[in-house]
Amino acid sequence: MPRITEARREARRDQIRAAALRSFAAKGYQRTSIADVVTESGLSAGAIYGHYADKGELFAAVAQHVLSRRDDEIAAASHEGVPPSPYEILVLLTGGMARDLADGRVLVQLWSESTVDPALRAVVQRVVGSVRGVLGDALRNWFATRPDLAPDGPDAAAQLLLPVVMGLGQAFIMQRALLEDFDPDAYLAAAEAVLPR
Amino acid sequence: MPRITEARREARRDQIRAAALRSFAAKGYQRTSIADVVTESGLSAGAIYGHYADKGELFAAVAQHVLSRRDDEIAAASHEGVPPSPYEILVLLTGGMARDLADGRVLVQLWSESTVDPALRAVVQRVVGSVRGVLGDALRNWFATRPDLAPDGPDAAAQLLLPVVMGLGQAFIMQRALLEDFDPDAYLAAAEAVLPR
DNA sequence: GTCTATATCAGGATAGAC
DNA sequence: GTCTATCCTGATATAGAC
Repeated sequence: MPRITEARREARRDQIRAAALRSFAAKGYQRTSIADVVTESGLSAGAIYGHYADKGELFAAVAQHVLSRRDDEIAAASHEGVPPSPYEILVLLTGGMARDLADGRVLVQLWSESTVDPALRAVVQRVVGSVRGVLGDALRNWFATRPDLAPDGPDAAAQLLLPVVMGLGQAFIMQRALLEDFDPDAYLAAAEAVLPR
Repeated sequence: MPRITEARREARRDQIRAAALRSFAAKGYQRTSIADVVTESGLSAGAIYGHYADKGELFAAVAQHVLSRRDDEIAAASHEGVPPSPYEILVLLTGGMARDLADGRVLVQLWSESTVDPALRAVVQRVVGSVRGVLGDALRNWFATRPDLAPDGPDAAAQLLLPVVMGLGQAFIMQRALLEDFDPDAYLAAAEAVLPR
């Protein structure tokens, strides 16, 4: 198993994945044809199908890649130095998304598609589960420093708050993608006002 | 302009719209063909195109219809009797959605599609704007009864909180549509814990 | 207004050469 | 592994009869 060949293969897959992401972001998953990805990547149809079985698998790879890094960021932040507060965790979450993606359209499309495609649903399910775990961890760490806000213990407090932090993160993505006049600062200010401090 | 004929026409449009909603909910907008709507409605392609110019217009009509009733519910509730609290407003919002739609998949698909289709984007934009107005109104009414929580006046407090209530509503829909193990009660409990009381 | 039947076309996927 | 060329399915929208 020659090492260089393997690396090359991975590089090709990355190249295709990146081109697909750009294409999907521009026109939406359903509307971008393989021909679009061909153009964007500078490769050919044959090359693409040599690396991904079909369009759906390509989207799954894109999704996996985009979503995967959230955990790492949050996990890292919550284990080094002072545990971030729920609000800071939210900022971390949304900031990371904003950095990786010009806008959140691809994510919204992913969610939509996973509503109807079992394979994608599984991907989303898994990644969301993972984010949930990391997020819960981070919240627990913070509540541990604030026992006054966690009468039933940091664990219970974290579990209770979890859906809200997740939800506010998702909604941020959505509103940014959907609303012409979305104001990120106003949104985060509102979140800061309600989240425990 | 004969009155009965006009009513019939409207009834037909409703029939088609309802069939389309069922079809879209089952397979997703993009994947349902006109043939599916034909089957579901018991009519023919010709009949459908006699009432809607194309598939997109049909989806817009469905969307408009599904989204339109939220305002009325909330507006009604916030003007009769005791103004509902932010939490109660959220319950109203999510409860109404849950009642009208078996699941929120069509809404998620609508959001996704509006990411890329200008006509749908306009529909969403308009309806969200309207919901925002009504929601803001309702929040203002409540803050007016709780001046202790609105140091800068009910208006400012309502404006600040608005994005969070909207966001939590949207995220509820999303998570319900996406997550196998979504727990509505836990979600609302979390929301209740953070929203002002 | 509605039906049947179909023209037309886009796009996913593949075959075979290199 | 990649390219070119192409097959073929499936779906939108329409034409024309009733």
